[in-house]
Amino acid sequence: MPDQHSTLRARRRAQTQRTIQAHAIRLFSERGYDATTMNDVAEAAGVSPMTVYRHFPTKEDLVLVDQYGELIAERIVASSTGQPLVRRIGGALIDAAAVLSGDDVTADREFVLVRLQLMISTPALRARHLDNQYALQQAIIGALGDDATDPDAAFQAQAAASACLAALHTALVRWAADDGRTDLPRLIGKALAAVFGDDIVGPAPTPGSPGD
Amino acid sequence: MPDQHSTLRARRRAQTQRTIQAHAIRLFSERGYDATTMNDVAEAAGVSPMTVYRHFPTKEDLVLVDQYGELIAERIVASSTGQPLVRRIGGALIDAAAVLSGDDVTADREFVLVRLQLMISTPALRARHLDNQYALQQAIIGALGDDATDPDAAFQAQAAASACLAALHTALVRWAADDGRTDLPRLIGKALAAVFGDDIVGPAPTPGSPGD
DNA sequence: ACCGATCTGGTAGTCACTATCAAGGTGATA
DNA sequence: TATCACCTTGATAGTGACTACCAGATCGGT
Repeated sequence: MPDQHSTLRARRRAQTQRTIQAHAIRLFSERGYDATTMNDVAEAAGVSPMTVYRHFPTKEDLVLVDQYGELIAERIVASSTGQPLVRRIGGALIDAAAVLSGDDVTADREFVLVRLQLMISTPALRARHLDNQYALQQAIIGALGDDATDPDAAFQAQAAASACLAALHTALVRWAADDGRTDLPRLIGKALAAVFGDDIVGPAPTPGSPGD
Repeated sequence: MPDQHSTLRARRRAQTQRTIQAHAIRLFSERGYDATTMNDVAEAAGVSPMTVYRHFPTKEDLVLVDQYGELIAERIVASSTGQPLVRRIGGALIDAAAVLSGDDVTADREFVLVRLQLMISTPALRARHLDNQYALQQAIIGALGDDATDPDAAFQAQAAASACLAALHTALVRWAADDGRTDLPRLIGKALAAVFGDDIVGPAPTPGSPGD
């Protein structure tokens, strides 16, 4: 089973998937998440309820699509093992956010923002999102590689990763509250600095920005 | 409406509440959370399904009872405002855990442990628990008091609180994995030290414990 | 043109959860 | 002690998310 058929069937599948999700996000933003039923989404997208469930197993999945998990994991694997854990993880988070903030995907940025705001304001979505972050934490631990042998080092890695993701979440909430006006990578850097101290995150990524 | 009637009616209410929860936790542990229906819980507890919903609005509430939130908030309010944020929050978390680890409630400890293990292993419960921790974070921010005016200080407070709770969660997971054999307050201290450095948590709370 | 695989739709069912209404015991008052 | 208000419980019906199970329709390559 090849991964990217790029055949007509696969393209139509991706298309309906995007259509369903777009209508869902729109309805959720307009009427509210709980006030919108799966049937509403199906009807708006012009498909049957079954098709919605085929593409998105749960209602929450209509909003939560974790597309940055493996990107972050890749960055961590690529980072030099000599650095402290917090710098490796934090750097990967900032880099991944920089990819999102890249000027080529300004159309997506609005979409990500709306979804994030939905996620933060809806309890069910917020809970699932936090659990996804917890899963991401485990992926990060796996990407760090070696430390699995010593239980004490593993514990420290878990603590470091969870704290980094907590900082990320804080930055995301602030970013959403500012309607995405702030620069997300810098916001993540500030959150990391607020947690771990300015010295451990500051000196490396940005060469010259002493003011702020 | 007085808070503690201590009348027969209130006592019976608390009793049935305990009974329902005890049977629920037992069934969840035996058959699994998803494989146990609310009707099963009601039948095991000898009440009608309606009564279960009266006492526990959602199925998740049968496991998740946040009884340490206000305890932590109290400690934070009582802490001296001169200390750094991380020390105030971390100290409150350790103190609250010390209350739990007190030798007078060894019977409860097993109950807390089983619930925690259920919480960690069941996705739905884990998600709700993480969201409860997020709510606790907001309560902590409120308990810190003043910093609401300056948005930058508020952001730093959010970051610090989220990181502290992340460390707490890491400690709780480890504690549950060890079946509660480890000393929880010390475990929280180690997690906080792993995140913020040994100097910021170590010197203050325990006068003499240099080994470990 | 054929056949296998995939995508889609419909039906019926389970389960969490929410009204709404009726009946019982409990608590305080006359 | 008798009465009344209230609280707790129970039963019924309904909504909505989600999951089988089955039947067409369409696309893929041979």
